[in-house]
Amino acid sequence: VATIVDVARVAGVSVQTVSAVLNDKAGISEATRARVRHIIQDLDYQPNQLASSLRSQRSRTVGILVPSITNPYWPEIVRGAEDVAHQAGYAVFLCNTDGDPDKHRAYVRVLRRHRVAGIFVTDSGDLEDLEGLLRSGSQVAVSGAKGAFGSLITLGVDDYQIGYTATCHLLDLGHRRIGCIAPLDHAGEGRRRGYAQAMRERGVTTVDELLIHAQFDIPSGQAGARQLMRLAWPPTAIVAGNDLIAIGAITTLKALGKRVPEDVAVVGVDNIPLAALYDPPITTVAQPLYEMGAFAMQAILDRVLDPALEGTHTTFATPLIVRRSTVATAEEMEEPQPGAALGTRTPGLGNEHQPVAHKEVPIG
Amino acid sequence: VATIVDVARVAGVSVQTVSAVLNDKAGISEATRARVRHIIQDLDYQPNQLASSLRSQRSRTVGILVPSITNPYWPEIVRGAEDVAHQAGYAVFLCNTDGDPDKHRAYVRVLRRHRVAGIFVTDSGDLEDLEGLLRSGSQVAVSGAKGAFGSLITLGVDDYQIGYTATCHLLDLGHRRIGCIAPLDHAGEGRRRGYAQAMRERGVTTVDELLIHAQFDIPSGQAGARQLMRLAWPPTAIVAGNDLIAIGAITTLKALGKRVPEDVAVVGVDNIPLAALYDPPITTVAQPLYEMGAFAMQAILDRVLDPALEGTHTTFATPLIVRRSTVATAEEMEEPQPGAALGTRTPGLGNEHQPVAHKEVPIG
DNA sequence: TTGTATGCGTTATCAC
DNA sequence: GTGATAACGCATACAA
Repeated sequence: VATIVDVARVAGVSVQTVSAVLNDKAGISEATRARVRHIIQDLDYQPNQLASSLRSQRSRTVGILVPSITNPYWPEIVRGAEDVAHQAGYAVFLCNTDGDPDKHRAYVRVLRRHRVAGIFVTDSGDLEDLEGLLRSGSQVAVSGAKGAFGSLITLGVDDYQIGYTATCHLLDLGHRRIGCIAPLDHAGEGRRRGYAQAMRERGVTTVDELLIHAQFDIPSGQAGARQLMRLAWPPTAIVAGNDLIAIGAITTLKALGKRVPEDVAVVGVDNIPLAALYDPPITTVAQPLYEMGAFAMQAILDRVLDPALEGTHTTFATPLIVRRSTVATAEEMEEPQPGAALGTRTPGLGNEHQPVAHKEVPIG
Repeated sequence: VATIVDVARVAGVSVQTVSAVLNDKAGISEATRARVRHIIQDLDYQPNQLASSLRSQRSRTVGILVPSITNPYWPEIVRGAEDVAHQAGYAVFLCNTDGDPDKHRAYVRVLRRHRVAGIFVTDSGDLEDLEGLLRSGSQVAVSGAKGAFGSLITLGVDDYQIGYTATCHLLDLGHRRIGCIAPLDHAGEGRRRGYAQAMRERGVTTVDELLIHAQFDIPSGQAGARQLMRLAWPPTAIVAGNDLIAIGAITTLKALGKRVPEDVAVVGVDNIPLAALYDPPITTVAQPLYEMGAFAMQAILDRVLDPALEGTHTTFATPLIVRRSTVATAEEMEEPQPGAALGTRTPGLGNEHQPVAHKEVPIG
């Protein structure tokens, strides 16, 4: 493998000259510049990023921590973040923690060793692990963080609004007896509060037996729906904590012989890919997942590139897109469907790039 | 940020001693070892992987190239590869190429600069790009490669067998007029050959109008199904090139008022997550996606760690799991469903870890 | 405009 | 067992 010294020797110049050419710095004659470039091509030389990073103290890498990339909620977000990082010349380390604090810690350690410029944590774990990262000079963005401290970037999803929106939708449809399946964690709690508030505003009394505790996964949705349908007076509609819960609930409802949404309506949250193509299409309070990832990474890189932002506390407020999926008619199907070209940004799935409210708040 | 020198100074020993402790090398008294470890904890010292890699010429990083992580085919594979890499102490760079040769090239360049120990390419692009990687000392595993050369690791999916299996399933159900929607690329061609062979063996004549060219995506499935249903004599069953095509075909069939599978049966390929929970559940020829990723990465790391394997040509033959999804009955739903806990390895989705046929072929 | 020297934080090769 | 020293490949300050 060729080094910068080899290039310099073959080109008959000094390493400084080669380095200047590589980094597009001024002060090199066009002739030498061209000659050096040619030699570089010739030797198939690729600068050693490790050496470069070590010397310049900039690693040009970032990390992303997700519970698991196999959960369909994350790929869109990761893709958004990766696109932005790549654009800026940063390579992305992907880490799957399974929500396990130990794995979380292990990955944070690895990323610190690699001296990542920043890290996007979607799996907040212990916030104290992140303090080490911040001290070591990395920028950190957290989604769904319970607290905020230091110069942390937080990605805020308005869980309350989500629950409120979903519930209002069902109330608007005339439902009065509405169940809610959601976790007890921070996100689930917010959604549940929104649900309760919407019910209260419309003068509908909420009953404890209609509130099911769950995980953000399919089995929880199945178990939850089952439990609700066993009630003496079962609900005619269900607010699911997310799309996976909705999918689980729907499969169970159908297995129990209920028609969806005629007998029981279900509304989910997130709008993960394929949700719109499910049968029946899952009505869902959509979030701009791609954009969330993109903006988190952008915030990280902004701070990496502009140290002036250091010490400010950044929060993103993600807008909600209320998306009511419908079965496409034969006519509409002449056109590519929403969510069709999975893997590319498709207008209509709500994942095309769009501006997001962005607040910079100086730390008091 | 503390360095090894700081640790050595505080501990009152030399850097060599600290290094030895870090790398668990012999020749250090237990007392010093303990003291050094304590200081490391105390200073919150993390070795600089960049410096370590530069000096030792081992980067402890690998790269994975996928068209897009948002395509539900890839997350399982990536997860498998990442698990294996992490286990071995390697961090994973994730790259989304969108199948664009330029992006592909750009990413390969970036990974070379980072001196990755290996790279898993699922998006073969130009094989010549990979030669540079091989020359620069990286191990390369390719899935779905058209050719094989040098000491390349190839991940073989038996496309012919897939098409054959899918078609036989439909023939067994009594169908005779069977359409096929598949791409013209390498994978699609193989599946199509399997389809043709199965038809031939059963004495069913294949008609050109039943063969639809497509992409491996949902819109293609929609367009393809549409085209098939417009025929004077439409098929009663469809072999879809993959699950996305199957999903597209099913949505269109339903929009056209056809019942699935009563009027038209559809069989897909791959068994991506959620496919089994679709309505109707998508009957699919399943591949062990997680294992494919895991074995590719294992092969890469095997070669990195054991140079003796260098110069051998490795091929994986992935076994097929014929999976006929059915609607779960109420009784079965007491148990977590197949594919339920997305994001964890769940027995029943066919993604639990299992041995895979593994051939080592010395290069002639 | 170009060349030279020094250091980034580690590991490896020597002596002690 | 332990300590000094060179080298990994590059970037930067400074001299020419």
